[in-house]
Amino acid sequence: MAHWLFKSEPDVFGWDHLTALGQAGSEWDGVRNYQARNIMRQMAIGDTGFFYHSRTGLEIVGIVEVIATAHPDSTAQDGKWECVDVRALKRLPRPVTLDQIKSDDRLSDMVLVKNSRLSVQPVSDAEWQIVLELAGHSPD
DNA sequence: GCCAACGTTGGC
DNA sequence: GCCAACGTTGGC
Repeated sequence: MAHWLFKSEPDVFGWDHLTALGQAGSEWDGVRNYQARNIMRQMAIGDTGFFYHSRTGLEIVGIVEVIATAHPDSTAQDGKWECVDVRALKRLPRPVTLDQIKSDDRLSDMVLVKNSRLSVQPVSDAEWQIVLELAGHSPD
């Protein structure tokens, strides 16, 4: 199962917004970047991803689960843009800050560090485990 | 709020 | 098809 990272500004759509929607989750709509769209097309149901607060917060706050594969974005006029659906799975015991990620040599290749503008990103298995470890997340 | 980095657009 | 101009994102 693959891992991803979703970025959102908490003022616009934060972790609390997503948790409020419960099991039904939400479309990850509004993405207007081809690279991000192509990444979403690779996602499978059951994949998990980090939820990152950009601009204010600057930290990974929770884990989301992909509950629908890529489909047309309902907020786009033409059929050009697509999105997946996600639901909140679990809040991290401790948020993992961008500073922590940047200062950890093992995470120097994370897209979050290398291409901070990309709003949907792949996360490697190794990166996933390291971030969970930093978050104090106990394996279940 | 500033601005660097990046992506997109459009004139040539 | 190049590249300057423009718009947007997101860290600072």
